[in-house]
Amino acid sequence: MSSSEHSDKSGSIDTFFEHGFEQLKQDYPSIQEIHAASKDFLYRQGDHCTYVFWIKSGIVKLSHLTAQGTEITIVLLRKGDVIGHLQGDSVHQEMEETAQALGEVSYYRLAYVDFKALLSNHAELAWHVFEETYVRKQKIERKLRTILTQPVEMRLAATLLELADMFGIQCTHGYALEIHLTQQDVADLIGASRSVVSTILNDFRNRGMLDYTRDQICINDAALSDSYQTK
Amino acid sequence: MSSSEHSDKSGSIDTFFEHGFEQLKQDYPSIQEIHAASKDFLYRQGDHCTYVFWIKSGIVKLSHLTAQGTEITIVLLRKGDVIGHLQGDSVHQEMEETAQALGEVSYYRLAYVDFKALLSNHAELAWHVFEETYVRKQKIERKLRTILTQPVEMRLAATLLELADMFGIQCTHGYALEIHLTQQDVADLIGASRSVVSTILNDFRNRGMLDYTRDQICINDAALSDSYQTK
DNA sequence: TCTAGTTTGTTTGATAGCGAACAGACACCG
DNA sequence: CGGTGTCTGTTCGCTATCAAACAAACTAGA
Repeated sequence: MSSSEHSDKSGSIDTFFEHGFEQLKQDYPSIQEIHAASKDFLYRQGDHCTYVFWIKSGIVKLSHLTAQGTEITIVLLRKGDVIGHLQGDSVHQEMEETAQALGEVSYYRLAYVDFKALLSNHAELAWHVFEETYVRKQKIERKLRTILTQPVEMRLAATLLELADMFGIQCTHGYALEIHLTQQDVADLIGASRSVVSTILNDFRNRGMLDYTRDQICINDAALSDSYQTK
Repeated sequence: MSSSEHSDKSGSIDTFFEHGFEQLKQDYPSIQEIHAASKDFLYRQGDHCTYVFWIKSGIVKLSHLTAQGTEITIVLLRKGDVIGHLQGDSVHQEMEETAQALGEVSYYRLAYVDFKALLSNHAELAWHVFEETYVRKQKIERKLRTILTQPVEMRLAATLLELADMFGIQCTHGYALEIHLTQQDVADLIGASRSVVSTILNDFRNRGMLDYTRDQICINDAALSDSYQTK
């Protein structure tokens, strides 16, 4: 896997919005393009949010805070991903997660009704959203599997490789992540405690599989994937 | 939650197939109604399956076998659920899970192309499938959360309640499950070892929260949910 | 420059849960 | 019937992981 620059999965769909935006605004008045600063929330856990969000650029973190106060990062999202209130039938229920901008983010936001209308008028778009949701489901299933079977060390390695693939920019000895993640963030992402992550990261560093400062992680993906084959 | 008889979520959609079936067969020749005996496989992990499956009746287990030989049950599915090859663009890849009939099952099976055509001709249907997928995604996220935060005891209680809601039939002191699940099955379902499940089940039994023989589980949901509130 | 806040590195018990093991039940089949 | 295979109940040692704690390193504001 991996190899390429950021794989541009969304294909021609993202241009869909940009081109006909004025027209769209006519047909679906609730649609807006919004710009969010780093750490802004698109919505929060517990909100009665009735919007649908379509990420245009940047990275969004989907996370959940449990009753015991532990935070779990469900997934990191980027351009082309769709979140928000996607399910209409059951009454307006509370959002289960928080969506927060990680760095600058811009996105389109529209009301659920308009979203539904939009999709029924544009089959290709609907299909795209459907597949996107499906892929995300698969991804979470995979995450569940690794958490249940792999030890933290493995999970960390796998996650780092995935991050490098999604958000890495080529640099001297591999891929540098364009997101700022603290060790705590990483821990939340793989479902482990900060302390273990810290020690393992150090271990990886000593073994030359990556390098990092407090605000950047650089992954030598060749070396790392050599030692931790996921497949 | 819970309370009602098996909640019939699929609404009017299931009649969609039964009524116009001959017509459907004309338009989408690959469609077939198939009956599976208990333990039959709809497809297996690793298959290059290109069909889509629409469960008509019965219960289907989606599971994954890891490299280390541990089995994980992703989810139990029933009437109205859709599985199989749902994602077209990327080349024909291997299925990540195994779908197995738990008891008698009947389902509709159709080729991916026909499935796609069917959905683009029937917006309501497409919408239904979309929401279904979305709900399943949410469900798995919830499962992930519980696994990361709740101890086995909790997870077991929660899962049993959920099972009672989905597959339980009213009986003397609560809900009797209409599926035969061994302790190992239950363990796979909640991601725990058989031994712990066994002891905890006994504990629950002693505390009068359920009862079971080797081929039936009967859940006193009132008592159980009193002690283990999920919400 | 000083100080308060954040992030990292590392140690220290404590423990939940695993895996292996084995005996007793029960179920099915010839 | 008796035998063979599956399922349950329970025990026991082992270890991965966590939570708490604290010092060192760094950051940023005032």
